[in-house]
Amino acid sequence: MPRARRGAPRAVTITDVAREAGVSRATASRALNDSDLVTDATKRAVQDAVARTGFVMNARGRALATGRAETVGVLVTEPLDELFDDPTYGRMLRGIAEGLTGSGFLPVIVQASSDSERALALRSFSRRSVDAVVHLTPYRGTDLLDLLAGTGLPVVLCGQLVDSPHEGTFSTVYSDDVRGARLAAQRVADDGRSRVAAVLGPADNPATSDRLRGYTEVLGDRIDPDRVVHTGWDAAGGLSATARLVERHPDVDAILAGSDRIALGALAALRAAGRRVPEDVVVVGFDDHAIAATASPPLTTVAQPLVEEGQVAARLALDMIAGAGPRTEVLEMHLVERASA
Amino acid sequence: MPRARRGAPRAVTITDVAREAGVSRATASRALNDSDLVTDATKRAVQDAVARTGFVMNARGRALATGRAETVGVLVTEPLDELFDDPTYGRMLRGIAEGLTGSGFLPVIVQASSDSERALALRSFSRRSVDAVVHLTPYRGTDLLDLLAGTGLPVVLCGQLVDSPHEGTFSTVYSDDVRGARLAAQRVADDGRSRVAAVLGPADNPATSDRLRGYTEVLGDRIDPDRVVHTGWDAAGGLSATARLVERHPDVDAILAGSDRIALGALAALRAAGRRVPEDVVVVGFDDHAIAATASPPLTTVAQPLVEEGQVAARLALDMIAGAGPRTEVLEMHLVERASA
DNA sequence: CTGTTAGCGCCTTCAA
DNA sequence: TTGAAGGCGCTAACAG
Repeated sequence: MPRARRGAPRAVTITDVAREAGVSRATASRALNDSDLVTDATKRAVQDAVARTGFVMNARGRALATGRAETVGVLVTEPLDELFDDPTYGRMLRGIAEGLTGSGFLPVIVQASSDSERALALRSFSRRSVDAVVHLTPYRGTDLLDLLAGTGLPVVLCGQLVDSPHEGTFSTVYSDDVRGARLAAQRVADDGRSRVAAVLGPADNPATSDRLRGYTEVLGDRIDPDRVVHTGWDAAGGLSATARLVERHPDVDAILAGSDRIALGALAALRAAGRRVPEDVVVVGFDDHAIAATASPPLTTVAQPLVEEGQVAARLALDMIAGAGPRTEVLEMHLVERASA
Repeated sequence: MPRARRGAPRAVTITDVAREAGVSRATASRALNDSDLVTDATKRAVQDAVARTGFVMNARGRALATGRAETVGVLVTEPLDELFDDPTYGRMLRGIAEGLTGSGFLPVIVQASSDSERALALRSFSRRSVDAVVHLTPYRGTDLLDLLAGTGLPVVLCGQLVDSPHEGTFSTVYSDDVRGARLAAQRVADDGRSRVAAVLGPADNPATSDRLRGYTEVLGDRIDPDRVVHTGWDAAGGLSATARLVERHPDVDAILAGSDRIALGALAALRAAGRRVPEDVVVVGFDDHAIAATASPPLTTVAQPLVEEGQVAARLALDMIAGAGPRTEVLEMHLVERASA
């Protein structure tokens, strides 16, 4: 069986190291894993043998023997163009990487935007190529969640689902939109504003309804249902929606935006309508997107602890790998105060 | 050895399937891999057994036996959160995924921005967790390339390196910046412009010098060295550089921009200076970024075949896995004509 | 503390 | 066309 081709000269295995060090394979293995059943002298001997032979542990053999791949799959269902487009995911990924450091587990990003990619990803998971899955975008495609459950792997969801299905199956981490919205509303209330409008994202989005709930909890009838409008998440939506709003309700003195991009559009519309921010109208965004800091005026906004969310997701995954049951962790948002409110 | 915990009831293995189907494990294995040494009847029997038992192939056992993980690592050294507003990588990744479909190999993205992440990624590669590596951003960190070479894995570089080190070791795929630049220059020349300026990216970037070379090859002395300026890749750089340029050289009638974002800045500067595009000054961008189509006027620009680059990278990786030697593939850019030139 | 022995789950010669 | 046997590289239970 001439497997080796093109001068790949049969890899050095632990057997070679053991022979070179004059110990058994078991001892070599123990030394390599820094077991305290092994003399320091022996460990050194094995290390020397490793250096001399150029041995590198083979992950496949190890995975088979231990029953662990020592990887955590990070499932991304958004098209990657958007992943790279939206710093949200980047920051969560950083958190995941940070949360995994020192554990010996490697985060492995698996893209699954198309159906075929999704099938491949799931097959790979079912085959136990990873030890756990962190699902970054669990909103879309609830059938995917069922399929994930079917793999029997530990799964961590990043984001709150409407009525928490799979509650006892998956771990979940999310930031509390309701409480975040309360922070925004409180800021506006403290400022003495009483003719508040909300320009929100799509109505069918769970984050949208949570945010609206938070607003109304704090503001009561200072926020008029007539002045609650829905639009797309982006600046264009915020612009047109706000333009219509100020036309219909010229006395509006505060705008709570469903996202920072919406808020940017709102700022533009207010400027066009001759309103000063924050003197005439205060604006509070949501997300603490990079554009919030450079907006003019700089945007007061509600920040999600995205990096921390990633860290917590990593920890939840590791805990489940270690045998712990599923858990739900809720993180707090906080208000970032800038000039717009 | 009570490995199973929390009701994980010992996974179904090929042995179970074989027993259930009344064949040997060898036959079951052959049937599962659709070998033509197996009767259709037997295959069906095995398939039935699979369905009844719920068997899923274990990737670790298979990887150990075959010597393949059936994954291709995609190395990303840019911090993911700095990549926003750069869809380049997303499109290449899509190409890689497409190029891998049907091969049975799964692309696995490994982020390695920090040093520690890099070390982890390399360790994972050395341990043969993947069968090949596609390096998306080989410009930064040449030492990384040496380390990659050290793994002995097939490696594909996406992008041209200055004087092609590792030429006989790595495969490479890139688009020809020089020829792409010639296309842009030719467009300007065909338009009869003869007082051409170039607003390029950073001078130390290889793409920058290649593009400048292409421009001058075509335009000769119609492009004045005094009118070749360097700035950052973004719109702000393009704006200020172009503003200074038109002030010093009011007769400029064409601007070749080093990127679309630079071009956008140039458009703004020209507008501010009261120049009409394309009547007074034509502008040609580079990259065919999404913003090029929506610019005003829409931007004529040079497009890299990014998706195709990814596809080719995937093919190169698969070929090397199959034993082929390293190869270099150069793709052609093309001109996307819009209103700005 | 170390060696022996027996797998982990799958594939692949070699015989039949 | 199938089965038996051995091995991929590593770890873990059990003696010593």
